[in-house]
Amino acid sequence: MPTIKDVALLAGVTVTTVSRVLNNRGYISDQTRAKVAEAMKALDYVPNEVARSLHRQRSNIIGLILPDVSHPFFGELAMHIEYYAYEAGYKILLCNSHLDSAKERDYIDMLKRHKVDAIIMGSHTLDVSEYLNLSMPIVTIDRKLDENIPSVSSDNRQGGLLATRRLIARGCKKIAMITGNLQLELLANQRCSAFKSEAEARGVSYVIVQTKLDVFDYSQYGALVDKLFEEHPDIDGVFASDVKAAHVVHACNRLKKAIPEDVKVVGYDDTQIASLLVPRLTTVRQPKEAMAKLALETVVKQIRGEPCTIETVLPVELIDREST
Amino acid sequence: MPTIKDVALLAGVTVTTVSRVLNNRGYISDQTRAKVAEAMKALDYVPNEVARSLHRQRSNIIGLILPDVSHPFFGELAMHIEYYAYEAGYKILLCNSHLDSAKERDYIDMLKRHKVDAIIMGSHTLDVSEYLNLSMPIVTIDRKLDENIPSVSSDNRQGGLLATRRLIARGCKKIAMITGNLQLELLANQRCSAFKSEAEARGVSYVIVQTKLDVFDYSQYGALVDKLFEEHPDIDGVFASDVKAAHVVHACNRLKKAIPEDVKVVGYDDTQIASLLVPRLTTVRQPKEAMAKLALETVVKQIRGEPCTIETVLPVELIDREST
DNA sequence: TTGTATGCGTTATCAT
DNA sequence: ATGATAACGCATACAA
Repeated sequence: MPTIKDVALLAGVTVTTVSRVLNNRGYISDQTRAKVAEAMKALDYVPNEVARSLHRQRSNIIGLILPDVSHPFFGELAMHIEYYAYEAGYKILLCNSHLDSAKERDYIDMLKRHKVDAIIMGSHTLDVSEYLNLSMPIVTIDRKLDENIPSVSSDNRQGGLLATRRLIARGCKKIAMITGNLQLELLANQRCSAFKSEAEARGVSYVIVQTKLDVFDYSQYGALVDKLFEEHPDIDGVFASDVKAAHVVHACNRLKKAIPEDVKVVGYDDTQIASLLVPRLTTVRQPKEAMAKLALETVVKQIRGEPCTIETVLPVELIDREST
Repeated sequence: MPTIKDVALLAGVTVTTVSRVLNNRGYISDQTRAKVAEAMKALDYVPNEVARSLHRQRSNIIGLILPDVSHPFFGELAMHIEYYAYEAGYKILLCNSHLDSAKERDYIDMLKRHKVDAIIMGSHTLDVSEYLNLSMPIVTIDRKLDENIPSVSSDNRQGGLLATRRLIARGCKKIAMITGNLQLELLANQRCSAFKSEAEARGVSYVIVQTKLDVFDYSQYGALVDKLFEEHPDIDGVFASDVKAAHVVHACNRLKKAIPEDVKVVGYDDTQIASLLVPRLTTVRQPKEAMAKLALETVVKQIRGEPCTIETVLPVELIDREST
């Protein structure tokens, strides 16, 4: 691979001059510029970003830690984050934590060694102190770890409220919510408390079931839903995030419960799957693209030393479809 | 951030010694080793991988170019690739080409500048020559660009055959296939030719429709399927990859066609969505995890200068569910 | 307008 | 068993 030296040699100038035309800095005669450009082309020269990173003390790489890109919500989020990163001149180093704390710690360590310019966290399984010691630009998505760590999320409370109200408005008498494990202390827990308080306020009986901790697989969902309907056959409304809601739809089909006649279902996220199910899922839309954009802006501002919003909460919207 | 120098200073040794204990190379007394370890801990030292990369001339980073991680198939693939990369000590730089050739070229260029050790290509929109000039370990997934570029794929021909036979075996008289654009020259095209030749061999009438070129969005699918059924209301069997098949299921629902009674549907990929649809989708399973593992092995062997298989074709399996 | 010299953090070669 | 020094490829302060 040709280096800046080879280019300099061929163009009959020094590396300094080559570097100048490369970065378009300082004065250079058009003639030299042309000579250098020619040499670069002739050698098929590409600047070495590793060397640049070492010198500049920044890599233009952002680490993205997620539970799992193959989950529809995180996949869509990752896609948008990568898009805006690319626009801003950053690259994305992808890490799937699978909610495994050892792996997450390992990844954070790896990202530090690689001198990434910032970390976007869509997963957290460690103690808050470990994130505070990072001394690196960071933003969390859908979780608030600490007053000093910027976060971006959708309005989970409002989302929970919208969903619950919709179920009740449609005449549900006994509603259930299936939620991720509440110990994970996600902002998503606010959906749950909104669900609970709204149900109580309206005098509607309710059930809340949590998925297992430390696990991020879909195999458990089916059994979970079956068990729910077995123990509470009179449930006529369910609120759960899209993938889980899909399992509910599926279980209802197995149990010969018609949707929305017998059971009404409201999802959360508005992932692709919500509009592909039959019936299509009424769901609370998280503004994934906007969240991605803002998460990126938040870390980029930090990288540049500019002040950034410490907490960004985006509005959600109830998308009306056929499952209610 | 403390460097190896700071550690050396604190431990009262030279950087050479620190480097030695860091890499566990050469002779070092237990005493010095302990002193150095202590200093590293005290300073919370982390080695700078950028500097290491520059020296070693390798980054331990692999570039992954995909059309879009938010597509279920590529999302699952990415998840597995990242998993095996992590196991082998590599990190993944994520690139979504969105089937945009300018962007893809840009990404390849970027990956070269960043000195990634290899590229895994799940997308290709450029001329073969551009990939040949890469002079870098590479593997393609689901496409065969050239005799000299290693590829990993599932047995698309066999998959197409299995799907078509299943439709015919279930009594379909007029079958349709919805395929990605054939101009993209994917190995997936083999599904299509298998479909065609099998239908012809069995004397079953058939229709083939392609999605648009240059586009990788799902919005077109709905209209495409509607048009298909409008022009051919007598179609009683459809073969298409999972996401498209989901749109077929959805359209059938709108058109009051029962599945599998009126129309039978066979998918391809066996993504998560296949088992979440109602009815669950009969589909041809691509061994995504094995493909990921082998793709990674293929580039790692190249990185190590070992010989690697130039073409890997993995068997597929028809997963029997309720849509046929 | 262009060149010289130094440093970014690490490893490797050669001494001692 | 440990140290001095050059080199990886690039960018910048300072000279000329």
